[in-house]
Amino acid sequence: MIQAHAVRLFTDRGYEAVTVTEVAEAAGVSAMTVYRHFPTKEDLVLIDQPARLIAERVAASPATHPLVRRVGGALVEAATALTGGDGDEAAVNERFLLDCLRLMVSTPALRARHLDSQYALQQAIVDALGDDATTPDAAFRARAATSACLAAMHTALTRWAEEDGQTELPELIARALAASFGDVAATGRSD
Amino acid sequence: MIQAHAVRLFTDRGYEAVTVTEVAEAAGVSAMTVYRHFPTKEDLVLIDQPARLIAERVAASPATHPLVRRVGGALVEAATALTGGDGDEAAVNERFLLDCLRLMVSTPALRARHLDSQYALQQAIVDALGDDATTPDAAFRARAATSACLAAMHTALTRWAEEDGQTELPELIARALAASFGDVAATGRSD
DNA sequence: ACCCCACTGTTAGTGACTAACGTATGAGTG
DNA sequence: CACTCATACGTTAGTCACTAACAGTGGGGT
Repeated sequence: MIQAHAVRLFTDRGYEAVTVTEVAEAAGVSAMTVYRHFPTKEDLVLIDQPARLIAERVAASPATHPLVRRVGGALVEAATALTGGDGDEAAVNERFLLDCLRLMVSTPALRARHLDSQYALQQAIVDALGDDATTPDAAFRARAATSACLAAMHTALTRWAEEDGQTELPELIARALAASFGDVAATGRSD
Repeated sequence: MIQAHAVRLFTDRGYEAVTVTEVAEAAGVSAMTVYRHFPTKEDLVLIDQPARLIAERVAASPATHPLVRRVGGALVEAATALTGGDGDEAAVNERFLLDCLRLMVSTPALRARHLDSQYALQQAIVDALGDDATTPDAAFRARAATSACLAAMHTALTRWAEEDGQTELPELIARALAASFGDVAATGRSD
């Protein structure tokens, strides 16, 4: 609820032009209460990426496939699972997600934080790759491939927000991956 | 000079544990003077990426090559041109650059800002790609490929700082690109 | 009726950052 | 040498994000 008021105010008047106190007043609570639920002002907009979900799909992918295909496929599958919500409340959630994304893309501070949160996601994915990260050299390759996949996904997220969710998100991610790695990594299903 | 004092203090006691006032005192100036030369505390550590240099090499790359090869090649060439400094002062610069990088990797706030500055670099590179970004769809593919290349380079920079500059930076970047895109994009020279 | 506990509010304080204003140093010109 | 002007530096006061310590309030179980 606090978050909804915050995103609305930020969208209307700009992120930096709105103080936390104003968000608190709009939500009918004290500023301290806001900080108790959201550690920083930025967390009012940031969306927690489903690291668990993605990591599981990475771990479940066949280890024989190239790295970018394992990670890219997991990203497409996770996006499919998330945006594939049915009808009613899912649409509201998607509107809210798009609002947050637009703020993240247009506000430097939020953009920076979001990119850094992808850095944490990268760690989780590299761990999920497991056997491919034993030697320092293999870990380096795993990190490189993973960060490249996440960068492509970020581009897809940006485009998704720009065109207001017209194209399905999994398709955009697949196209971003294809543009970066060729068609080899774009095939999400791998069974 | 202010920057040198700042990086030394940050490395010794941690970025957040050092106030801007302390940096100013160590440098023998006022806090206001620090802010006049560095807009934010983070700018004391951030290194300006040579966007001009990279963009020129991207623009000069043959348009027939795949996107990731054009961008990746330009990144390797730019790194070669930069770290290829000769002997005396270049070594000091490289030590300083490594200190800054270590701080950037280990401090969340700096890491976030650095990732966002790569976002600006991405814009410059996409513009330099020129003809490949006329239609919205081509621009999307260009952004995806560019961001993936930059993410791979960031992984190489991180590794470079971790192993204290043992391996040559251009080679690390080439290996990160190869791990992501296959050997097609790793060939830096293209003449 | 009692206590416990999670949630909330108040106050005071730190630190990054800005704005407005006054001061000195150093180069160029008469 | 005096004058001037630009550039850099310092001081003060203020805003805002964020933290710590302490106090109040409401409902749930015994």
